[in-house]
Amino acid sequence: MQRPTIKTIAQETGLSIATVSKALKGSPQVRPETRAIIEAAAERVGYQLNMHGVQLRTGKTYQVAAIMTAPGPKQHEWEGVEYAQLLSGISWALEDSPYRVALYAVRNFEESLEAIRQIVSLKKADGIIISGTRADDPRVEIMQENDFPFVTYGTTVHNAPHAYVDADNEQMIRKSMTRLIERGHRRIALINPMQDLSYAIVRLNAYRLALEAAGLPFDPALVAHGRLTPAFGRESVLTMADFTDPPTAYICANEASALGAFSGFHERGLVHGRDAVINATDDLNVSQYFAPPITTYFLPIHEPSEMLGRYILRRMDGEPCENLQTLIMPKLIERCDDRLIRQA
Amino acid sequence: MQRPTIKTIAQETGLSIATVSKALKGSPQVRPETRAIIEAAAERVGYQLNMHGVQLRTGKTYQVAAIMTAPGPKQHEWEGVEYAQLLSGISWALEDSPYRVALYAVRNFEESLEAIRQIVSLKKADGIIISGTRADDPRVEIMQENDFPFVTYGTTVHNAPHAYVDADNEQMIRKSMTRLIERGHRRIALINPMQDLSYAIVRLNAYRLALEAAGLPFDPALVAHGRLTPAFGRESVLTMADFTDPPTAYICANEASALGAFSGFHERGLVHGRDAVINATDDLNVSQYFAPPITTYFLPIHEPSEMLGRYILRRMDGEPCENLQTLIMPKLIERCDDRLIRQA
DNA sequence: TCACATGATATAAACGTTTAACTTAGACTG
DNA sequence: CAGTCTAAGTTAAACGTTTATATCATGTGA
Repeated sequence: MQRPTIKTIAQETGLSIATVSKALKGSPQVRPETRAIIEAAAERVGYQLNMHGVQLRTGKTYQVAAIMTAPGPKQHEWEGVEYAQLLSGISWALEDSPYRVALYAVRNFEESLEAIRQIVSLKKADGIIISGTRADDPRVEIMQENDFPFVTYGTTVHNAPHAYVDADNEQMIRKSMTRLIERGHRRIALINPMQDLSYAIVRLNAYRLALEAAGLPFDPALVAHGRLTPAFGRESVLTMADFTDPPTAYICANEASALGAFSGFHERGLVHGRDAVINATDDLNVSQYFAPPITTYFLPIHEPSEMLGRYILRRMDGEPCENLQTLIMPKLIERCDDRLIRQA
Repeated sequence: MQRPTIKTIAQETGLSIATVSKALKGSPQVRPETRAIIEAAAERVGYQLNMHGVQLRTGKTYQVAAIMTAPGPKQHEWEGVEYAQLLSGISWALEDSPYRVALYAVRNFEESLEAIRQIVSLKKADGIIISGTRADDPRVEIMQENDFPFVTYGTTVHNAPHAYVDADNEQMIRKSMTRLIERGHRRIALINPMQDLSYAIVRLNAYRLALEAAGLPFDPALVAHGRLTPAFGRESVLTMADFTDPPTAYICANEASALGAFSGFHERGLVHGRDAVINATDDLNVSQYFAPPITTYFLPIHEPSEMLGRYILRRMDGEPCENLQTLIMPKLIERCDDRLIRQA
């Protein structure tokens, strides 16, 4: 038996396929009684809309492209782990819609730019979700120029307004800094993401302002920018711990780098809480299992993820992007006192 | 300007659309010179195949469904991190093909079963990739009954032969056990995945055989089955460390549970290398940053991932599944001696 | 009673491709 | 030279929808 189409239903009911089509999508042009008949027939024959027909006719793809910039195959470092959660959140948010998530895994920024060009010009999707936004992001520009619906995970600095979801990095760093300074820290290291990423800039600014507000000097040597892998966290600690005036606190941008920082502590024989402390933002619930557990800002990642999904739906529906901008403030989890207990 | 179609090229060259179509897909029915003309015209007008037309006509979707069983939104545990790498590997393998990855995030086994039923019956994809196989997996059965191409990440025990990629769990456990027993361990704990997963069974069997071969007794209390989260690793250690005759070695199925085991050590005041040691399989390069780094079997996850992608392509191409079965043997990385240094 | 509006349905074309079936000119065969 | 074959095209239909336009009762107003 062939899969039933609207034609099947038309024959079944003696109506035309046009009427069937209209009835099934709830057009007011068809009488309620007729609709009931059609719906009954559809149910009876087990009709399911064939998307290929719709896609060809309407030009809509019913696909949301999720661009995932993942480390290259030779790159064995533990990175991009949050993507699994991000993707599933998006997928769930689209669950009750006709849209599906089409995954575009790319190796680097240039490839993501190229992927977006393709998707936009060949209309391979109806909407796009990207992450890892830059201060001035050409991908955002392309999509805006083409009026293509999109949502970013992460803000931009220089681009025109657009839909986004992000953690409130400014507030996180400000509060982290205040808290550490209150606890007596004067030399605080900032383990920051890649320099060109938008949130690296936001965080650095917040860091400098916090220092200024406390009357502390800014030492560029205490700021490290890099890919947020454990290797990077480790290297940063190994370097900074050798300074004549080493930091007594490290604010790591994620748990991967925090784990690496611990590894650096271990290597140098530093004891957490005695020689220095580690804090982290963007906690995904790994750091509570560190030994010792550290103070973090916890981001329940399913929240921004599902929001990305809901926002892209609304954006594709034509909602202005001003309504689709959210900064989520992660929750402070104090697992450590973070005051140094120095031996006399 | 409208996007060019084969019709555009037909007008441009004065040939019929049938000839254009055949030429572009390399049919031998068209003369090389004609093909050249058509290809030149296609190039000139910037022609790109419209998949919607192809899909409607041929019934092929050019989608590979990747089923990702991810933890629920309320489930904050660190789990399923390997999916990001798995998905990008698959995506890369499909890069030069017309196929794309369609993501189906589901919350549990039942949902994955339902998703597969849908995909198979409504032909929402041309191939499926699943993971987390069970010993007797109904999803595999459904796909086999319907002659639907698929590849599994993980083997099955009771199902008919099918295409799969997996780590060689049997060998990993056997060698791990031999190595630990050689180093004097007599009470070895097995931190195993969920009981119904195929590889849990493979591992348990290998574990028992290794004990038997060494003339050691099997103690069911030293085997824990559960979702491979840090919480599970931690709980397992907390429980087993309180035994009157506690284990001196833990073999954790992944790094998440190994991290949790460390957390348990910290809680109970156990010192790694003195009181007990932790080993892990399925290393994703996190454990080298543990303090101390532990001995693992390292699985460069991009290998099986890309293999999954290549295999599904070949399977959809009709290749018999017997050619598409691979067990990958991860590489032992000895970061620790793992002999206990007990104080006298 | 006629002209006309209205509501409900039907007709037909279109989206871009593939492919079965047909045409035609020339080469080959006996 | 008639008949047959072949190579290289063409024609036309089909995939399953949506939607602009046409049709046609029926009801309305003068």
